[in-house]
Amino acid sequence: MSRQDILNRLREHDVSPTSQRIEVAEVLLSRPQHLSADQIIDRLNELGSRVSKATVYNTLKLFSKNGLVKECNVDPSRRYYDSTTHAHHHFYNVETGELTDIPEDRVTIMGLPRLPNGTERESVEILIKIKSS
Amino acid sequence: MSRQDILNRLREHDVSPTSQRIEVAEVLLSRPQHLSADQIIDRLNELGSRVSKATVYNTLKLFSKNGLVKECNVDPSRRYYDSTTHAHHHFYNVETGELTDIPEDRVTIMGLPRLPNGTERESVEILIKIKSS
DNA sequence: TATCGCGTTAGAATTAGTCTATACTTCGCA
DNA sequence: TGCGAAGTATAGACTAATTCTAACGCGATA
Repeated sequence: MSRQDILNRLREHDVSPTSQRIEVAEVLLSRPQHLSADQIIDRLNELGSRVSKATVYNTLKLFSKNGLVKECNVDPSRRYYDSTTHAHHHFYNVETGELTDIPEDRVTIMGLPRLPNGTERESVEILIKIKSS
Repeated sequence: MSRQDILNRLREHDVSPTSQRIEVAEVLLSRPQHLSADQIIDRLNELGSRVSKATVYNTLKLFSKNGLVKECNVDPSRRYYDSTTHAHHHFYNVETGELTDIPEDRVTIMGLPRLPNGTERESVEILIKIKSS
C-alpha cells in the first residue's frame, strides 16, 4: 500500500493525516494483519520512528471509531486491530494465538432468532477456535 | 441448583470440592449468567463468605480448563465466565454490555471454508453485536 | 507426631490501557 | 509578521484486571 493510498484512506475516513497517524497506518495497513498496540509500538521502534505510546493508543482508537480498522477481541489479554474492515470471520488457533481471516462472501447463517426488541444489528461475527490435530 | 447438584458437577469435571470452590460454583452456576471475577468476588462478599481474590481467579481458571464454565471474551477489559457450557451463541449489546444467550439448536452455518491443514475444530461461536435502534 | 501434598492466602508485581498536564503545530486573521 | 485558538502529541502518573510469590493451613498417611 503506497503512501498515497494511505493518505487517501485516512481522508476517506475523516482522519486528518498527521505524520504520526501516517506512520501507524503504514505499519497496520501495509497488508492484511492483526496487531496489538504493543506490536505496533515495537514495529515503529524497529523502523526508527518515534511515536509515543499515548499517541499510538489515541490513533488506534480514532481509527477504529472512524471505521479504518476493526477491533478484534479474541485474546482476552490484549486488543488486536484488524486491518481488514469489510465484514469477515476468523479462525483463532487457541494454541498459537494465530488469527486468520475467513472471507464472508460464501458464508450463510440460518435459523438465528430475531433480535431483542428495540435493538438493531451492528455486526455478526463467527469465531472458529481451532487447535492442532 | 442444589448443593448436591453442585457437588456432582464438580466431580463430573474432576474438580475436588473444596469449600471455596463450592461457594464460587454456587454463585456462578446458580442460573444461566455471565459474570466477571470481580462480580463473583462482590457477590461472595455480599453473601458473607470470605474467599480470597487469588482463589477466585485460580478457581475460575480451573473451572474453565475442566469445562465446567466457559470463558467469554466480549468485553476487552475483563473476562466473563459463562455458566452455560453447551455450544451456544451470543447477542452482545455494545451500548449496555449486556450479554444474552442464543441457543444453538436451530442455527446453521453454511459455506465455511475447510480448516487450515493440521488443525481441528474446537468450537464455533457466533457473536451478534447489537445496539438500541 | 512428623511430614507430604494440595489448596488458600495477602499482598506485591505486572501490564494493557487511560488520564493529565504541558508543549508543539497549524492556520485563520488582524 | 504576530497572535490566538483548535487540534495533536507527549512523558509520565495512574488504574484496574490479572498473575505471581512465598508463606500458611490442613487433612491424610506413614
